[in-house]
Parts: sequence; C-alpha cells; structure tokens
Amino acid sequence: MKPAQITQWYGCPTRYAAGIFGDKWCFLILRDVLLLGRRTYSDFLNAPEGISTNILANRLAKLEEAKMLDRQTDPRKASRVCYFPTRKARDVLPALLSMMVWSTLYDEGTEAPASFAEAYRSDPNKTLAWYEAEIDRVDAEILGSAR
Amino acid sequence: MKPAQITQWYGCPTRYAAGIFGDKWCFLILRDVLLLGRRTYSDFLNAPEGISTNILANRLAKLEEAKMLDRQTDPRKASRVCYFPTRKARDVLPALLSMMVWSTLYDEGTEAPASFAEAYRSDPNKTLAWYEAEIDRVDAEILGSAR
DNA sequence: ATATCCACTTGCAAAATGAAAGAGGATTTG
DNA sequence: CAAATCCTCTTTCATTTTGCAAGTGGATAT
Repeated sequence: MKPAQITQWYGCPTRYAAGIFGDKWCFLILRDVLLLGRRTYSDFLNAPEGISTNILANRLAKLEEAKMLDRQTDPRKASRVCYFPTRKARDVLPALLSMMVWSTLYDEGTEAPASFAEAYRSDPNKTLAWYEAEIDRVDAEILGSAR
Repeated sequence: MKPAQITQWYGCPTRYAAGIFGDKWCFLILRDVLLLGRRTYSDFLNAPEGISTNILANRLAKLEEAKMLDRQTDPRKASRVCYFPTRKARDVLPALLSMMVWSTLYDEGTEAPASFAEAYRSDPNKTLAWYEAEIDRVDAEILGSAR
C-alpha cells in the first residue's frame, strides 16, 4: 500500500509539472513553440485547435510569467510580437518527446510514422539535438533579420 | 518559419497526449496510481491536493474509458473499488519521470533529492524497472489476498 | 438492528471558457 | 498624407465547468 520512503517527496515534482502541463492550452502552445516553429500571437491563434483569443492572451501571460516564454517585439515588424522558448521550455523536450512516443503507441489514428518512436528510442540524444537545432534555426531566422 | 516536412504530423501525437495530460486532475490521478500506490476512491479523494468528489468520479470514468485504469471491486472488501493502472498507463512512466526530472531542475522548492534526476539520467531503464516492480507489488498485495 | 464505511450523485453558487465585437497602435496602400 | 489593414490584445456576455456541501444506497462492522 505504501511505497516505502518515496512517498514523502514524490508528490511535489509532478504537482509542479501539473501546474503547467495540466492545462490543455499551455500544453499545445508549448508544442507549437518547441516543435512547430510557431512564434507569434497569430501563429498560435491560427493553429487548427482553434484557441480563442482571450484564452490565448491569458496563457501566453501565464507562460511568460512561468519563464517558459520570452516575449519580444518582432525585429521584422515592430507591431508584431514573438514568443521565444526559454531554456526552461527547451528542457521540456525530453518529456514532450516521450509523450509523443506514448501517443504513437496508443493512438490508433496517429499521424506519426512508426520510425519516429524507434528513432527516439534508439538514440534520444540525437533526436533531441535535432529539435534543438530546429528551434535555434527558427529563432535565428527571426532575430538574424534585425541587423 | 516552417520547420520542413515535420509540420504535417507533429501536431497529432501531442494533441492526443494533451487529451489526457492536459487536465490537472487526470494528471494527478495518474501520479497517484503510478507513483504513490493509491488505488481506491478514498485514496484519491484524500490526496493532499483536495479533489472534490464529483470531479473525481468524472475523471475516474474518463480514465477508465480511455483504458488507463482498470476498475475492479476490491477482493479484500466487496464494497470497495480498486482502480489499477493498465499497461497503457504504465507506459506513461517514462514521460512522467522525464517531467519529474524537469521539475527538480526548475522548481526551487522541490522535495525531490538531486540524486533522483541523476539516477534517472544515468540509467533510465533501471529506474523504470524499479517503478514497475513497485506497481506490481502494490497490485499483487491487493489481488493476492483474493485466494 | 443500528451505525458506519464507501463509492458515488445531486443541487447550486462561483469561476473558467468560448464566441464575437472592439480598441488602439503600427504598417501598408493609394 | 489619408484611409484601410494588420496585429496584439481587451471587453462583454452566454455557456460550460468547477468546487462545495449535502444526500443516496448498498455493504460492512458493532
């Protein structure tokens, strides 16, 4: 019934994680930023899930306050805003990819190729590095146009 | 701006995961079952987070329908009910442990020892096997008392 | 036989969400 | 230069979800 001494501290780390992941929209915004290269308000707003604009504003503020997103005006166009993933958000990638692997196993309607789960299992660091590079590339493409 | 060909299918696996993890209470019930050895309605109800009873009933039904929990009457006492984690739920462990590692990195008030993150990083399979064994132990302790 | 335990259900007030319209500044267009 | 448009939000209001408290009904303990 009681799993040994672990009981004392197990609760907390998941509770902290639940504070951010335990919300559908935060979860999907993180996906947008980490995996889909979305950065601007309208990018998020036009995602196929159809978040409504007041909720989006609310969640972006929450994620910014949690230091997951870094809000900056877009150097390409000052009326636009970009939300960049912080290191704290990037470090969510392993968990996010693990969840994706799980989904590909149990969602019979998954769009992900079987090779994805296999690749992540065989060499997670390689997969991880690839995604980090993609994030760098997207950010650099935006910020690089500043000068 | 557009991360190559990945865009087509990336959305889906995370959306599927968001359907279950993107809810604070489902998330915490899974933690209870997978990490804290909780199995009965009152176990969940008495967790320190304080879920209210109607929400708990609703989420247990949802998780049962999603085939994450297996509802059975308790062999120790027929008026009691046990919710056992299915294989599908157990397979969430890698993602859950990854999230815990992330939490220990960024939650300055974490109760988890630093050794946890280190242990999981150095040998995830060992950590994973340990948790699976704990789950087996809890389940066997309940079901074993049947005969 | 009565009280208690246990897994829920119900009713209701408060909070969160979703849809739609609008505000206000920057940018493009004519 | 003026008008229209783009873009990030804000506001309003109806609907849905949540949380709290009390209640139900069957099994179990006394």
